[in-house]
Amino acid sequence: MAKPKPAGELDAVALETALLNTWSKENAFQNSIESRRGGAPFIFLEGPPTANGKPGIHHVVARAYKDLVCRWKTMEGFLVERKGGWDTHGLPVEIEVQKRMDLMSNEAIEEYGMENFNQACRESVWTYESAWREMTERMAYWVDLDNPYVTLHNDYVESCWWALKQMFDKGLLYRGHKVLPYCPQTGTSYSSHEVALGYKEVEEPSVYVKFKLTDDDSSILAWTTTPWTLPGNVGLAVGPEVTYVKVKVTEAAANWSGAGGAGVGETMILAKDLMKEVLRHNVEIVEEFPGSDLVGRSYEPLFPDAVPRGDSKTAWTVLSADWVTTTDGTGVVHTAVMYGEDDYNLGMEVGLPAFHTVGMDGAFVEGIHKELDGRYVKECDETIIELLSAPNGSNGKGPESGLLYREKAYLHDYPHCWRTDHPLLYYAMDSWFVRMTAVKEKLLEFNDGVEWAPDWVGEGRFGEWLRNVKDWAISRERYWGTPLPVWRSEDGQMKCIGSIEELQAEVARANAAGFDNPDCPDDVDLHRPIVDGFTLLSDDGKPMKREPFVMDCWFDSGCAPFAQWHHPFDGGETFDSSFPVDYICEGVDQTRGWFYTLLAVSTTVFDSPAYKRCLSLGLILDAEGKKMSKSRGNIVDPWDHFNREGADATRWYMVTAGAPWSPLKFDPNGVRETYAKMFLTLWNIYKFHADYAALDGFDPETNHLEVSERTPLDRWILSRLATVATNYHEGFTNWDYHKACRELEEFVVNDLSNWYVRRSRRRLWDEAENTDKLACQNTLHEVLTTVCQLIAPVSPFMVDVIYRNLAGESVHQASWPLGTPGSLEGATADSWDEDAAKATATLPPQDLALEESMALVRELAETGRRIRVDASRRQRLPCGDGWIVSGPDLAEFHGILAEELNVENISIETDLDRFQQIELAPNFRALAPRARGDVNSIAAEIRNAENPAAMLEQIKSGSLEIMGIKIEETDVEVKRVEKSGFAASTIQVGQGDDAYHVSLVLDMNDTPELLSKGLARDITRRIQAKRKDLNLDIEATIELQVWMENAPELFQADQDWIISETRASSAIFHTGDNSTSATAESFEVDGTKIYFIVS
RNA sequence: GCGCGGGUAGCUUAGUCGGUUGGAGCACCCGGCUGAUAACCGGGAGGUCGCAGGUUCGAGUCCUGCCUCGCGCACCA
Repeated sequence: MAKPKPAGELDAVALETALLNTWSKENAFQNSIESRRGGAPFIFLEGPPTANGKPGIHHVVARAYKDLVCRWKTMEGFLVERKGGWDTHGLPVEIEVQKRMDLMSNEAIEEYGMENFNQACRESVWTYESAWREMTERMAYWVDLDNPYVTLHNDYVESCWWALKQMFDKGLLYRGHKVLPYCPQTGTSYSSHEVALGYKEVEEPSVYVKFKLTDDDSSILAWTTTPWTLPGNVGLAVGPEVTYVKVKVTEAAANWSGAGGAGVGETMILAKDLMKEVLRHNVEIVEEFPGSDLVGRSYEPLFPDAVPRGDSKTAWTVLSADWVTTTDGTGVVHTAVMYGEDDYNLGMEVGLPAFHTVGMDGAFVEGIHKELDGRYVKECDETIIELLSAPNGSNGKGPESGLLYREKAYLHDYPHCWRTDHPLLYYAMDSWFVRMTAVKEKLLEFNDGVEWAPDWVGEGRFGEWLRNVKDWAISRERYWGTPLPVWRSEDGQMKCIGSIEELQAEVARANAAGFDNPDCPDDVDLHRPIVDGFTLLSDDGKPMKREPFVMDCWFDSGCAPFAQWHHPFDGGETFDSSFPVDYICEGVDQTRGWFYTLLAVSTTVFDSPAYKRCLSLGLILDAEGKKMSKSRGNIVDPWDHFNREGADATRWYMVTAGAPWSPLKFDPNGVRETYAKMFLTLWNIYKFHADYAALDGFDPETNHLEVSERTPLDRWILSRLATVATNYHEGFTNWDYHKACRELEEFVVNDLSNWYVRRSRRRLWDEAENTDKLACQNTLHEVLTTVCQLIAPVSPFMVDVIYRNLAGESVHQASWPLGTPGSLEGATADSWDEDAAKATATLPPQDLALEESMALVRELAETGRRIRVDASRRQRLPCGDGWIVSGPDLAEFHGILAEELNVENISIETDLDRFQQIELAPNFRALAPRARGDVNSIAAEIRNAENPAAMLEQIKSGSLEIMGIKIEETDVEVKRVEKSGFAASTIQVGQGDDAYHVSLVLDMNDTPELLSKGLARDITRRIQAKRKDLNLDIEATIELQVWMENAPELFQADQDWIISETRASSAIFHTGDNSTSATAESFEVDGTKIYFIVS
């Protein structure tokens, strides 16, 4: 404990930056951890950001919630270590570098040199590191950035390799050939969570194509939205159960627009259900049959030279597939094996030829058609439509009207590259997969054990994702990333390398067999192209080359729980005691990202969940409700607020603006409001206390006064503190930080500042030592220090300054006022002895009855002011009498009320009928079940009773019936309201059955004494304002002259009072005017004119 | 299209089990109060509680449909 020093004026930004220096000098962050060294661990895992983009306000939000929980748990006595981390691999980095160096294709990169390119990536990763570090430090996110994990570090990569080998050994890692969304520009395929980032709505031409049967004049109609896949067509799929029809065109279509068409007499086959949707001609149905009847029929290829038949017996025939539906298209699915997942699977099943008509560059390969060869497929739509439309169509074997039946613009969402915005092509390619489908049940089971906030993200969104889990395509045909540690021989022998040591051994073995490998030292760089340079030896002596892929960078971050410790090569104990982690927190956009990959990796590698609690944060929107994004340019710079209102206000605003998981409309004005309301108020409360405490040499230890010896006002604010703190803690426990903080803010502003401090000001003015002043100072000390402790996890700056001055240590070393479960013997992050934890709490005693009484007192004070407004009686003119009618005993607060109401004498009136009458109100809840439809009529009769008192008597005697319903006492509420003609007001306290009514009545009659007092108060008030204008010291004395014109008598006692209140060393009170004096100031009140001179 | 979460005063938001009179804060207007801070107090104005139906004596609250915003999924042919 310390004797407080005066507070000084507030400059939040200066306060915060100065405190940052202090923290840094004191090593405050490390100390806050070290001092809990013996506590139960609470494991936090930092989701690694990429430092190749500038941090925005949305990053501040995420970091605020991470920090909040870590600081809170620390104060609860847990050991909360926080290792920083950086995500440094992957496409975002490569794209950045490619743009900067103008290397927009893989060829360009390889020409430039992979080694140089990767070096550029390695450097680019740190472009904004200092910006991140400065933001992190400035906002006081306490995380260890000096020893972070970095995904490009060899140790980290080695752990990733190890993890992959575990998967490989369990048979969960496999090489496959699958149709994947592929970006020709970046030359890479994407996993489902990356694809999800890039859906865009686009309008594209879709076409209905006639596939001419070889053994019949008819054509089968099929539909596609990707004309570029038509040259690759090798089959048509129909639903075996679906009903198809053969139709004959009976007359030419009117108002035909666009390409294509059909001649009269032409016959076409399609699903019966879709005739109306598809056909634009009048037709007659020639035949009707199930899809199974069509299976096996062969048709003419559209582009005869595009795909070689090979030895396929099923190419260009009708195939059966039960996934074919009639929701759109024609009920016939055009099948191009290499460019659709279903197509590919079907093709493999029935033996269709699997040939690419499109190259990896997104252009048609040579030999498709002379007008298409070498052209980018997305630019060929028109050409293909023209080719098909020509008489006899592109293959010269179609009907005279051509192969195109119709074209139709089609609006749909189509996946685009999340980095380059190019449309993705579904493309069959070699890829590596993690067999997530094999562990689906485990994923679901582990997810069930996670405490999600909000719960619906876990059960709903994430659960949904897991229930539809697909094998994870983890390989990328890229350069900058964790290389896939698999070596493969030409005949398919494979080895997965799980460590540098293993790599060295394999290299040595290969060299012993005569291979000429470069050196593989202990610190070999585990990146491309170094690792590509090693050729290993298969078990049967064949050379093995590394599979030329890098890993999906999400795999890297998914390895964070163990790779951050270089597990299993180092840090074994650290890992064992920190897995699974207790808490992670990121934006909801990480649901399919990090939240998933963490679980995916931990499930496949450790057969364990990765985290126990996950806070999923809502998106940050701008003030308009638009998502903040680089491309929109609406990102709020956190420094705008750090430099204006400070980090405290910014953080508090973010937490109180809404639930953590709801989208936050970031309103810069809201930050300003938070500053003005919460922090300025808090500072002024503190300043009030600290200034007087310093003046008086107050020492909370030696000047301690028991709570029981303090005034009801003191005991009230202490009880309120205990109540609010308890709710606050409960809010924290339930992830309801917003509710907790809103209530605390309400407490600080309303209870503490606007009532307790306002009511207590005069108590500290007394220069002599007295019990009342001590009571107030002790109370302020306790309330302020506790409030600081409660706020500290959310907004750590100002409260630390306050706490240091009042308590002599950092608030970040303080204990949580609701107890320190983490410090208990045998406690864990998940469980502790509740009773023992409660015993460590340091809250003052609660007195709910007192809180209730004070609430009523405050309400009566407000009621009194309302009465005065209604009666046009100014506040400074006292009333002689005030009566409180009915209600609980408030005797101990009559003094406060008299002052607040400016009433000479408050008394209790027990004769209710003197000022009040009753009114009856129907109680619908009781009445409705019996009265049913008549309830409103009955209610009206009760409400409009001419003599409610008489009606109440009738009800009590059981003799009242309305519309055949007997009215019981419980059917009505008795309200007491003031009789008209009195300056009075009635308020209802409480709700429902416990509600009661209290009235306040003020006597509006004037007496000479009251008028004199009122006059004295008005004069004093003006003089005080003048003193303030003149900037006089509080202690300074004045010389005073007053002239009163048309005034009531000012009694001697009131003159004396003016003199003492205004610290006048001399005072002369004249009667009459002084309008001629230039120096006199004047004012008028209730017809009295006053002139005065202060000198 | 499917799923989740929203839509309440000009703005930000609270609203429990359905109960008859929907609360706050900011901004605005009037008044009061102040050795009390970017303050405080009273009053005023401002609401078709997204729209339309339904259930009910009674709906911001429950049900159905629709509109709209955000997010996610899946879009395949």
